[in-house]
Amino acid sequence: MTPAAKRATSADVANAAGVSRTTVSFVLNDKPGYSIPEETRRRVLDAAVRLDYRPRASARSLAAGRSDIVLLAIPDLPIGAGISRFVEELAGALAEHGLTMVTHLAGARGQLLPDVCAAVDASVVVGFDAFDEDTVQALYRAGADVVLPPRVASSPALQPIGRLQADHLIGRGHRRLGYAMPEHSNLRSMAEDRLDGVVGACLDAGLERPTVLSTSLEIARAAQAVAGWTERSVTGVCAFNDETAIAVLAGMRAHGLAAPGDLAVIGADDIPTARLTAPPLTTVCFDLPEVARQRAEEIMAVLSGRESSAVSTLADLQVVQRSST
Amino acid sequence: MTPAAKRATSADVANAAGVSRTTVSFVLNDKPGYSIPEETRRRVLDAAVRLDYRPRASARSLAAGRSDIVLLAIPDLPIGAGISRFVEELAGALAEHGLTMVTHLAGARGQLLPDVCAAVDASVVVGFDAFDEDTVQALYRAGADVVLPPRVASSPALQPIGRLQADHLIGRGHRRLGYAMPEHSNLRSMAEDRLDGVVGACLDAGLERPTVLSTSLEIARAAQAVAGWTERSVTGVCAFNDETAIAVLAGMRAHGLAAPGDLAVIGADDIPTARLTAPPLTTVCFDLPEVARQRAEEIMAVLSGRESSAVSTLADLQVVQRSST
DNA sequence: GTGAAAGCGCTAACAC
DNA sequence: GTGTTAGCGCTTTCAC
Repeated sequence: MTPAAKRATSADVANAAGVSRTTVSFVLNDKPGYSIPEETRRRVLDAAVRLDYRPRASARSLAAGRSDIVLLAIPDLPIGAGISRFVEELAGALAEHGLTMVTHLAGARGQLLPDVCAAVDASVVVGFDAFDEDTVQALYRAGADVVLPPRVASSPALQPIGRLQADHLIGRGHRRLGYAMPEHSNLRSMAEDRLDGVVGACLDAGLERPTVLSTSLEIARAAQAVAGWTERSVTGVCAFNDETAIAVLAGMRAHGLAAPGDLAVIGADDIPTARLTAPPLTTVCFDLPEVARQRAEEIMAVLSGRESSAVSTLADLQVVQRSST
Repeated sequence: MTPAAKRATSADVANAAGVSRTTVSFVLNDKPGYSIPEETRRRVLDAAVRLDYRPRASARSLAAGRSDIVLLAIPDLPIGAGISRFVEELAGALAEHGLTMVTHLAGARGQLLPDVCAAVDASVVVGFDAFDEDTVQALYRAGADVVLPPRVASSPALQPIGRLQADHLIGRGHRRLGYAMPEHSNLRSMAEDRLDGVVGACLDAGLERPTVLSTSLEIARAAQAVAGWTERSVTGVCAFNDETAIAVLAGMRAHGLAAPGDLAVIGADDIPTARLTAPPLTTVCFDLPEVARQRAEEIMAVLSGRESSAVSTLADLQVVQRSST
């Protein structure tokens, strides 16, 4: 492997272009208010390219007082692959604004978020899930300029998913609904948010609250839940997400029940394998990339002082109907 | 939100502890060769804690010439959630060595890896998939000290998975095997590696090479592949991974065939929903966290000059048998 | 319009 | 053992 060749510095560029470092800095940063002659500008740009110059991030942020690093904190959740679309999109959108996003997956063994934040010198920390107040404080002390409170995967933001699931079932004649809650504790708050939407839809339709039962991704466990629902004459269940829905389907199979006749099931997130179940899983999907774009806008808004005006919402939320009835 | 409070600097700690910045630096970095009196040491540590002092990463790496950031580059693959276990574990293992790992997901819209590397001032870049030579060069120019060539998800490293799949099927009497290849082009090289293992096992057992057929995660597409295998009297198929295996199962269902009687299927990776199919999917699993730990050791080895001695291997590779026969 | 000079916070020789 | 002193590479105020 090639050892690192000597890296060009701002001074090298200045020399090569026959100007001072100041000028280089101005040109490369498009410093407003300093109209630099096209001629000089070109020379600098040229030299920079020729020398493959890249400002050293540490020097830059040390001098400027802030970096252009955005740290995305992903909590320790069994999240599906869909999330990666979101991550990529968010990174892309931020990149267009000159920000670099990197991700940190929380894990039992890993460092605490504030430590990571400090280590990478992030000036923005974006959370997926809600940060508790202590964490927020710690992040600010760790050097973050802005910490984005939960929006995407939290609180009211997720309710529309549950509401849409329930409305779909209600619209197809179901009067007693169930809700399949994941057992995994880290998924709890997200699930409760989605559940709130289901509850809201039920109440609005004059129905009882849904029968909430937990399940893991074990057939036996799911079968128990299914038994619970059928006992209470539930005819349709909204599952927290597609994986949970697949577990419910498996639980039904264990009882010799078939969807949607014996019990209708609707998932959420539209994971790739949702279409491979028997019967294919009806689910709710939304435009994650679009959510990411909105999110990026929020970040830019906060960064540039304007208060986060637009609150992001789930874009293109809709039911993907796969099995009849 | 609380605006960033003034952050304590090394000088503040020095004042509070009544020593000089040098001493602070030595104490905090456990500089070897400078036995500092326990007394002084304590004072410094105390002051640091009291002031919630954290060295500013940019200043530190600017002065030291290198950061302690490790950038993990994840290629644009539809990777499952299992990967997150690996990522967390790797981050954890590196953290124990004082390194901070962050992740970058390659994406069409995102920045190029070398740009990200430069932006976060990473001194180590770890790849998942193979980096081509140009990228490696670019990474070095972007400031990386070490770029770790592929090991985990590439080349011979993955063959044992395919071999184990095939051996399992062969051991149960199957004489004509099939291989379910994913259509997704980014998965190609990984799949070919696993396939090599299957081919090897077949040849070693004196069997013909497996019938390789591609499929997507669409039932119709999978059904085609299934037809192809049955036509050629294949009785057992090794799938690239569990998702592909699930697709094969769905394709079989479309033909009214049942596993494992009509066609035995074995997946790989042991994703959570593997146990929820009908019948439950037999698959191959391995200890990803352990692989991550080995990987971390390699990184540390390279960083400390010793040449990467141990080549990581798949740990605890084994078949998880779920359906009979 | 461009350059000189003063730091940003930290590390690491080098003296004391 | 501990403090003094240079920088690391860049931004940015302030003269020219």
